[in-house]
Amino acid sequence: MAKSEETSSSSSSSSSVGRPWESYHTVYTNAKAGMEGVDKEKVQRVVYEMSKGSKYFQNEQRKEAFINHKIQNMRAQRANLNPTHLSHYQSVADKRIAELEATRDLTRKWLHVDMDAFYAAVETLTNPSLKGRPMAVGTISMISTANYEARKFGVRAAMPGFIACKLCPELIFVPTDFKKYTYYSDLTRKVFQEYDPNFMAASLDEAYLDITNVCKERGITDAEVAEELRQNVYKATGLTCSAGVAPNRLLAKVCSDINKPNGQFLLPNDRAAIMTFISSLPIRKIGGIGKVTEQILKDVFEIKTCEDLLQKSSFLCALFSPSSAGLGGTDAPQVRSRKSMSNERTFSATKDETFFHQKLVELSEMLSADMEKERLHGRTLTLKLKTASFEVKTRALTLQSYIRSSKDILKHASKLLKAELPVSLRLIGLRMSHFNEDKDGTLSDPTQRTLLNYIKPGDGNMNLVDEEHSDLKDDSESHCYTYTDPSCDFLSELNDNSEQVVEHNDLEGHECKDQISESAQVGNTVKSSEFDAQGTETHLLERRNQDQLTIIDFPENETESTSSHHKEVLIWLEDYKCSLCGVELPPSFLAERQEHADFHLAEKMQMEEESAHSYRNLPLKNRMRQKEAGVGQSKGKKKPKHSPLNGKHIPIDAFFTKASHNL
DNA sequence: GGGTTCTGGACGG
DNA sequence: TTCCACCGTCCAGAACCC
Repeated sequence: MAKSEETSSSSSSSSSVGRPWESYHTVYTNAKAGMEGVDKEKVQRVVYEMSKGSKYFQNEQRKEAFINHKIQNMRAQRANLNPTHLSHYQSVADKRIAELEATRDLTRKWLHVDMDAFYAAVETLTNPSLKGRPMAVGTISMISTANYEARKFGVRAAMPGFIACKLCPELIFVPTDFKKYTYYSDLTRKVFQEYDPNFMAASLDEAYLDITNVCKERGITDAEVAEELRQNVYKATGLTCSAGVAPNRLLAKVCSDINKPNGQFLLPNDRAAIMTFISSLPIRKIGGIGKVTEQILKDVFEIKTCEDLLQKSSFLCALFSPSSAGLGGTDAPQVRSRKSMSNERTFSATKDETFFHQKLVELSEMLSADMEKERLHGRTLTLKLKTASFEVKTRALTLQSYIRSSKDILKHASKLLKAELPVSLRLIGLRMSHFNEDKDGTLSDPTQRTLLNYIKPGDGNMNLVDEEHSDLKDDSESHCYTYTDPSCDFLSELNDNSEQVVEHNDLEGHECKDQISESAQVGNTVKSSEFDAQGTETHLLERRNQDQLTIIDFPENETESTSSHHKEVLIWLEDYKCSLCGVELPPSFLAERQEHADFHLAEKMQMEEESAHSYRNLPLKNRMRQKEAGVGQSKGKKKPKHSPLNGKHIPIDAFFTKASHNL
């Protein structure tokens, strides 16, 4: 603790020695609507006093030291730039700006609408006794939003409730009720739809509307549209909102914040007016520039406003990855699909592995249910952990096939977690990404191989296995695991039972769950002989047509691989899909089908020849070698990451790229 | 060398 | 006395694979 404070103070100004809170960077003093008159120093002091000494605080100090190191590094790089370098980078920046200018379209009118203290306003609407009293939606741990009465005390979203209590002892807490907020959000969206049927909802309480057409069609100004829309929202919901109108979404969002609450601000579609507007605009107002980036830009380049950003564009080009400077794009929004889905839970820090398992079960079921709702399957599973010291770690696993069932998710999540044990945690989360939407009830196989793949010797074995339900597949994943530690009971249990249910899609595209095989089933368990000691499933289960299950035997272990174990017969399922590996070939591809059958024959012979070797290891030699070399490492796969402090680039262009995404 | 995966981090609501 | 969320997006850099 003393050490971390020392680290922090070494990087802060000497004037903060007697006032240590001044160097404690939080997001809570960032100007937010309704907080203009707040005593920032008092807030900073209270936050510091309430936080210091805690594990959270120590972690913040660690991060702060990291950022300070980064700043020092960049200052050194900046000092090394000579006039020739700068002149070069200036021309690069000028060129980039000219390109953006050329592609800019200032004829559109974007309106950003933002509900005022939305959650708090909805709560007050449904419980008028809260009116005029400082109130926050959230818990003692974390506040989602605060009303304007509470904001006067410095209470704001993302602030822990216990700190908010200190700032405002009369503060009333109201638990979040998303059903209610969704209901009111839907009402507002009905109004938005009247102005732009393709409006873009940014969250429950924010939306972007392209009002160019409605202005033209009705022959009214953008100011009139904004005014009318806000009135209609109020009529429909009883809630107030604020609006901003500008030629692009980034600027519209900045504008909607200017006259909050219950106001609007319009930026003319005129280049000179826009340049004047942004010249004094603090960089922090730009979406994507947060606490850290603001600090870096200020401490390394003395950049505080957008004008500074333009003036120092040569430095930015020199020290950051290719960036753009300007007002951003004016494109119409694209339809964006979901990239990931996650859930996570915080709890009191513990080392209890049974508790971790229970959490994983809950999270797996929640994630599976969420994916089911959106008819998604995913193939990358990420385990998120927050240690007792607030350090966040993620461990990901990309599978060869798409999964959705809670059982599959739990199985893989458990493996990821097991590699981290023992550990003291305060949060566990699961995220699924790399989606394949099964709108028509079918899933494409991301790893489906072409015939050429099969020609490669020794590289086809995995195709013989039902990838979604066999642990053989796991060896072809990016992580390799060995199940040598039976100490973790829940994991052993999982390995024993996780294969009991086969999930698949039926012909109508509905997901079905079948017990593995009635003959193989004893009560609710599968005969243990069907699984080897490592939890490897030795039967391939295939659903044929609607009801018939066919079991195809594979060698139970590497020494028992004899032809007598191979009962498989190649059948073209539904007249196009290979029953052995799933490759799809239409009936007209006679030559290819013959070649494919020959491959399986050759493959079978090869397996027999190689029976003395583990066929599982063949395609994985390199990985396995590496795994062996990394014994004792929890991850055992990658070398420790180099410190990003040494990296040249920082995602500065993220502001611009991100901004244009939001535009 | 290019594509993919993994990891940590910033950011916003 | 203690107590700092949850969910989603995007990015950089390193490692790895082909």
